[in-house]
Amino acid sequence: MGKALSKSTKSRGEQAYSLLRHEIIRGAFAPEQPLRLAQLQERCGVGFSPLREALTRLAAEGLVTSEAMRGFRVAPLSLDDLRDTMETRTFVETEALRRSIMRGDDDWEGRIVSSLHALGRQNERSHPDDPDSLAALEDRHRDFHVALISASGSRRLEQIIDNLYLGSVRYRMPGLSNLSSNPARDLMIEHGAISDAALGRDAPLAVELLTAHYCLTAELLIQAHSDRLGRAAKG
Amino acid sequence: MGKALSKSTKSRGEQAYSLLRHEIIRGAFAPEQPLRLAQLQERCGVGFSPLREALTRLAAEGLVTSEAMRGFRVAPLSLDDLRDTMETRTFVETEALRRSIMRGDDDWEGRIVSSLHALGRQNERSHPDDPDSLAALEDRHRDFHVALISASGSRRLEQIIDNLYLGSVRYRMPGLSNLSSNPARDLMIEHGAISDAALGRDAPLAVELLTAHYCLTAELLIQAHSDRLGRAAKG
DNA sequence: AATCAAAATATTTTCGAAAATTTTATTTTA
DNA sequence: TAAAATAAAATTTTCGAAAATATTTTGATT
Repeated sequence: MGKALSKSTKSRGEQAYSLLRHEIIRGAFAPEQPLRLAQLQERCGVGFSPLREALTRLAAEGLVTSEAMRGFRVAPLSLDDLRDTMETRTFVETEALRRSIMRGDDDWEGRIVSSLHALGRQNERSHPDDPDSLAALEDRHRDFHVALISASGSRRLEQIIDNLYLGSVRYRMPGLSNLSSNPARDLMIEHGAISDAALGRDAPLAVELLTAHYCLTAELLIQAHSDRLGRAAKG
Repeated sequence: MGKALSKSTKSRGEQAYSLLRHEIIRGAFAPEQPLRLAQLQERCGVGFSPLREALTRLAAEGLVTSEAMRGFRVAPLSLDDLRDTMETRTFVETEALRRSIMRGDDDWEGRIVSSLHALGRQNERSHPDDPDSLAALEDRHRDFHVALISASGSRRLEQIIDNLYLGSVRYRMPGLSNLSSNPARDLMIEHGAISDAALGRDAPLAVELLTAHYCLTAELLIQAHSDRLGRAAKG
């Protein structure tokens, strides 16, 4: 059974897509920076066609922009977009949370408990100086929020939430204010409280806590981002 | 000034994208039908690369599905998806309508009045036997609903609404029950009432009317689609 | 006949050269 | 010198042949 390993063979196009997606999220490219095919070809080790496919897909997802005959660029970041994205996220996720609390079964509760546990463990393990551990923490954080709304019963809401998360994640990656390192904030307590309210089927409380959680995150991100803009303008 | 015409030069890839998008929406292909590159190449008159880009983009938008090494298919239709899409649409659009009623200025009112007028005119002109006129009516209908929520101030909500519309439009195109030909329904009256409530800044009423409008549409579409499924199972 | 392996066919996917277009550099003109 | 015109370079976009992978057909074996 030699070749059994290569079961889930990612095509070259998908490899390029995953790689570029990661790099953009990690802030390896500056916003609005042109993405030249020749450079990316070298970086990704694939030809033009799969590269363009990957970029087309990223453009449809909002991570890059494209202009006919002028190629692709990294999508811009802006305070307006940040605010809009976080507001919309709150609006949609609270609805999905309400529905999940109505409809969630034992499996849903299990997903919440286990993802919260995994988040806690990674939180102990993570160190502000280790980018890999912070990326892992970000993933566990994401998993928890996905689990919370995973019983909404609406594929559409899930897709929308997925895309809004993608729209927001870039704003905290660029080594910006490490959100978890804010002294006035204990993220594990916030998450624990949301989890308790959800498992206790207290929808109004859960929604209120989740809203507060996102509002606080939004404020910190907005603060960090305008600081950044201020520095860029001066320095 | 000879070559001034070719200002907005659509690349071949975009041409293919527009064409396929239209054809899929019009129901020219059956749901889940495989989209073979060779056939499409002939139909669209473009090579592999731009075709694959177009299909990749359509996949990201949800109009087609793609499986690695097995190509692309027309996205499936289902009762569940129809219900989910219409519910989510109502949820998101009513919020965008509320915000527009709060923030709308004279331009917003102008867009509503003029798009409602254009919708009425096209409605007089349209005939159930003329597919082109029905397509035009569908476009005016869409324009009106876009105008209604065009002052929400949220780019994200607009994008979501755009995509949800795309997800729903296929369900009424396939010569299915012509929605406007339902005797118990006067669409122009429904639209007029929504417009009046919005312009009168009566948010609760406008939201209620818009919700009723979409619920009725959803019921008729669900009815038509399950009839269709029933016929397909028997015949 | 049913099952499996192997060859043959069909299809997707990738590559890199060629064509089309934009951008930059250079020259010309007023 | 500034603006316009032209040439050169850089870049995107497209094409079609070649490679990789899936599917069907054929033939051998039990």
